[in-house]
Amino acid sequence: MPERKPRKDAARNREAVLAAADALFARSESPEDITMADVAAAAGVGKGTLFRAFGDRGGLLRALHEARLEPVREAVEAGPPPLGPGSPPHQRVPALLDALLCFKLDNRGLALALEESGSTSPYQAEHYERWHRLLQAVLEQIPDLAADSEFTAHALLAAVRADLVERRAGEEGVPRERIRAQLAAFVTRVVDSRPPRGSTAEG
Amino acid sequence: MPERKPRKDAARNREAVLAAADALFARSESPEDITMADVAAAAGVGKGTLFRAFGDRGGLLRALHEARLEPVREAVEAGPPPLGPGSPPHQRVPALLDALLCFKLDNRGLALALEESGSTSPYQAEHYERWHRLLQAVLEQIPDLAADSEFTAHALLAAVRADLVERRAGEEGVPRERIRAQLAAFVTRVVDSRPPRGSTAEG
DNA sequence: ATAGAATCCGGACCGTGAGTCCGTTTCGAC
DNA sequence: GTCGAAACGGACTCACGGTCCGGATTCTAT
Repeated sequence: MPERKPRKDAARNREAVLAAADALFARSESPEDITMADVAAAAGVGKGTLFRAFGDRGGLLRALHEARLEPVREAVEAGPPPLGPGSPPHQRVPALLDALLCFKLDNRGLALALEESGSTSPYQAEHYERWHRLLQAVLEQIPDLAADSEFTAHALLAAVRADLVERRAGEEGVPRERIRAQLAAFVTRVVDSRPPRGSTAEG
Repeated sequence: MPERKPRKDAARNREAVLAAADALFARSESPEDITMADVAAAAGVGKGTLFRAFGDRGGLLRALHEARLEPVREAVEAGPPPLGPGSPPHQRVPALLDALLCFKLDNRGLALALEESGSTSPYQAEHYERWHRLLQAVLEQIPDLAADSEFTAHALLAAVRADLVERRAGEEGVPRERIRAQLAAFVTRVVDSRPPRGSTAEG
C-alpha cells in the first residue's frame, strides 16, 4: 500500500541506467571490466543516483535480469505448451531448459555478470530458487525421477550455467543450434532413461 | 635445467603459507572474506613474501589445490579400478565423478575459493581442462555417448561444481552419503541410457 | 671462517573500484 | 510563486590485490 510513485526524473534515470548497463554488458568482453562508474557515466548520471536506485551492483544486475527475463517467465507461467503449464513433463523439461539456454545465449554478458555477481554464488539468488522449484515440480511428475527430483533439477540447471554457455558459445565458437541440440539430447537422456536401480539412496 | 633449488627460508615460508591458507579457507564461511593479508599474517609472513612465492591470489589457490588433489590424480592416473585406467567405462565414469565430489566435500572452502577465484571462471583453469579431457576420453569409449562426449563431459562436471556442492552439503545440510548416492544415480542414468533418438543401432 | 653476491624478507605504499555522504537542484502540491 | 520533500551527482572513504625496495639471511668460493 505505501507504494509511492517515484518522481519523473527518478523514473527516467532508472530507465537510462538499465539501458546503458544492458548495452555495456552486451558489448563487454568480461563483465568484470564494467564498473559502476562506467554504467553511471554511460547513463549520464551520477554514481549516487545509480546506487540510490539499485542498492548495489547485484541489485542492478538483478533488476536488469528480471526485466529481460520477463517474457520467458510469462511464457513459462501462462503460455502454451511445451513451455507453459499443462504440458506433458517429458516435453516440458527439455523445453524449460532450452528456454533458459536460449536466454543465456541471447544475453551472455548479462547472464555471466549475474551469476558471477561478485561474491554471491548463483545458488543464493532468488531467481535460481524459482527455476529450481519449477523444474523440480515438473520432474516430480515423472515417476522414475520423482525420488531424486531435487538433485536432478540442480544437475540439469548446472548444464546451462552462464559461464559454461559463455565458454562454448563464445570462446569455442560452437554454433547455437549445435549447443541446443546437445543440451536437448542430454536432457532427453536423463528424462527418458529407466531408473538406475534402487532409486533414491540412503545415507 | 636452470632449476635452482630454493633457499631454505623460502621453502619453509612456502609451506607455512600453504598450511595457513588451507586452515583459513577450511574454517571460513565464504572464501571471499579471507584476504591475502590474512593469509600472510596467519603464516607469520609479509605480504611481499606471499606474492613472491605464488604470484597472485589465483596462484596460491592453484598451488594449494594442486597439492591437495595430488592423491586423487595419482589414483586416477595409475591406480586400481574402478578409478584407474583400464576400468570399464561404465564403471569408471561414476567413479571419477564420485572422486571429484568427495574431494570437494572434503575441501569445501578450498574448492569454492578456487572456482570463484575472483574473475576467472573455472572453465579457464588448467585443472578443469584436464578433468574434462579425461572424462571425455572415457565417454568416448561408450558408443552411445561418443557423439556428444564433449558436451556430456561438461554437463557431468557441472553437476559437481563447488558452489553446488557447498550449497547442498553446507547450507542445506544434506548428508554426504546421500549426495554421493544422488550423484551416482544421476550419472548412471546418463551413462546407461539408450541414445535419445536419431542415433544408429539400439541395444 | 669469512667476504661478497644472490636471494629473500616484510611492511609501507599504490591503484582501483564499490559504496557513502551531503550540499545543491529539481519536482510537484498548493 | 513558494516551500518541503525527494532526487541528484561527484568528491570522499575504505578495503583489497598487488608492487617496491632497503635491509636481513643464506649460499658459495676461497
